[in-house]
Amino acid sequence: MARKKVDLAYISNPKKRKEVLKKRKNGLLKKVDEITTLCGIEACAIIYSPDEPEPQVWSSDQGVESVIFKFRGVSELTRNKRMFCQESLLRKNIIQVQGQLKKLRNENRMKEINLFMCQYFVGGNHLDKSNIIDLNDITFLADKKLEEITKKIEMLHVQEVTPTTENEEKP
Amino acid sequence: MARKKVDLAYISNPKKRKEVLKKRKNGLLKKVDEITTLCGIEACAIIYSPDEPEPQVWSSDQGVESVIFKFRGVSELTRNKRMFCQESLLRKNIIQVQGQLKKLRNENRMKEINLFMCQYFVGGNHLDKSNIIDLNDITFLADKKLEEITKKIEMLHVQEVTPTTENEEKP
DNA sequence: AACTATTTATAAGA
DNA sequence: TTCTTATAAATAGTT
Repeated sequence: MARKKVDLAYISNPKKRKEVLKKRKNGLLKKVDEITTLCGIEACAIIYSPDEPEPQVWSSDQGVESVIFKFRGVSELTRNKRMFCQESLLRKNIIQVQGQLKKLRNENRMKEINLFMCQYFVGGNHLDKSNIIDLNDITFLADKKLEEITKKIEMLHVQEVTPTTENEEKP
Repeated sequence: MARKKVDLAYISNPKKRKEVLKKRKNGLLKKVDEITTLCGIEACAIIYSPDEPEPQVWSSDQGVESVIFKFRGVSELTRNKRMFCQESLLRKNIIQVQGQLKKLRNENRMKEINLFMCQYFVGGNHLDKSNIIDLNDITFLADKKLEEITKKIEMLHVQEVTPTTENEEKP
């Protein structure tokens, strides 16, 4: 959750995945510890790491822990299919909306830069230091604008070389 | 963990404690959800709230859950509760993201209008008919700008009428 | 493993 | 209660 917004999906790179697991496991256990201390409740977290032979447990209740170890092999086969369907639907929805969000953020950024440049020209070409626009972004936009201008010039040039005489009426 | 460094001790105020539990429980379950998704592992968290008759569980593994519930003498019907828990988390997520989306759309709109006005001044004050900006929006922004300007004038006026003589040293 | 730039979580306050 | 905001804490990518 830093340097980049976390992409909430399975991390395919094994090394990275392991790293993230290690970090987040620590964070999670710390949070469990905190909630039990602050609120005076019983809580526990169980994490089945692929590399560890046994699940890692943090629990304020020793009893729960031992029970989990004893019955680890037991699995409940019954699934509520309707629930599952609904869940996957919801997940899909989230992904979609987050996609929109990402796109919109980008658009927003571009508008911001555009506005910044515009204000630069209006305001007598002085850069406001308080503005947090990234110069790389400006360069990107400037390049794009330049491209547009070049294209327009080319088009005008072509029109000049081959004027549309076929549309003129003969006197 | 904000506005003040958290004091890692039992919160004696019951109202506050309950509030913190509610907030942190949500955070914890979210973290469990994230770690299972990101790392493709099984994990679970169990919280025994004092007010709830049954422990609240989030688990990616039905097996673990059923073991715990059996041990605690809780009926199998609670399974639905877990599902509900997970589902409501997802729903909450969607609502949140859609809220962000709405806010961003609005910001985006404002930037667009701002940019439009800016370009209007740069481009020799002629309105480009191809632009699809709603005139009502422009009016709205213009009004807001005018308000700002009026305020600034007022402030300047006040400063002029009552100069800060109290800070001047007597000769 | 230690470091930071950022994101996320959350304690207060409205 | 929910929303906002300022700040603390977690953590993704880097070294």
